[in-house]
Amino acid sequence: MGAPKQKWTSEEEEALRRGVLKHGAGKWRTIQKDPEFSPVLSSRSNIDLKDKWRNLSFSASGLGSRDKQRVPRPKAPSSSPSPSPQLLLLPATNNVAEASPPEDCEKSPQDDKTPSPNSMILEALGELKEPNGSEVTTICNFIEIDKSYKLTDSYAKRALAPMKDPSLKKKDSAKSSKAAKGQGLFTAASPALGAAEAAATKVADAEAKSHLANEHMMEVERIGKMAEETESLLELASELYERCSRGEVLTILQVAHREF
DNA sequence: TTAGGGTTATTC
DNA sequence: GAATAACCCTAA
Repeated sequence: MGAPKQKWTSEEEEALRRGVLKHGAGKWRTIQKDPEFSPVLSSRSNIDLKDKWRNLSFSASGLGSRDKQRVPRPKAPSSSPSPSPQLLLLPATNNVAEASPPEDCEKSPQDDKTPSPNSMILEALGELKEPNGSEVTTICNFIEIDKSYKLTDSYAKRALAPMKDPSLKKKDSAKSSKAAKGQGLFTAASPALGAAEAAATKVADAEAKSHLANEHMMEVERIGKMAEETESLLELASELYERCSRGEVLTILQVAHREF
């Protein structure tokens, strides 16, 4: 090969990631021709995008070179149907991990294990880089496309249930496009900017978690009060039962004021 | 047009 | 020399 290797720049990688998020993995030609990414990816072919995405996926999964995973491709066309390309995708690299200490999912000694939902959500937040947090639909979309995990219908319905805005109930593709357009505002121009964005995302996420924890504490207190009231009612009922069983006659007023 | 295997260059 | 990245080839 005469031409020297053309290394991928961070801008190109970022454009590829956003392109995959917007159009989905496998739509390499669409990504390459997308006006949003074509200026950056003009020197790359759709094949290049595919190869780079494959490299990113394998390196991020901790599996090293794809050569170690190679499986003989069945030659017979009547062999078992090939799995969906999406199912073969592996998690992409994490910008948050590059800019900040690893999350709990990466503390696991075995990287090939399924990451926890929390870690996937955190990764999605980090990747999406939306300063005020991200919509549930956007996060779900990210996890389904970029992380190649499928959310169950029940979970997806639960996640979408609180959203009353009909504009948020469009098809996945529309949501994906919307999410990607939002990300277009934040191009990772430099590592410092990327780190700042990741830090801002972390802060927003921490605040959201703090708020959630506070709500949980209030719920615990409320349940505690209910338990106390229930206990006192039980005592009252027991006392009433005893006195009635002894033949005493009690008025409602007495019961209300417990003046037996 | 894409997926997947193969080949070669680069880096350590 | 091994690991990785970029590029090439081919079947579907």
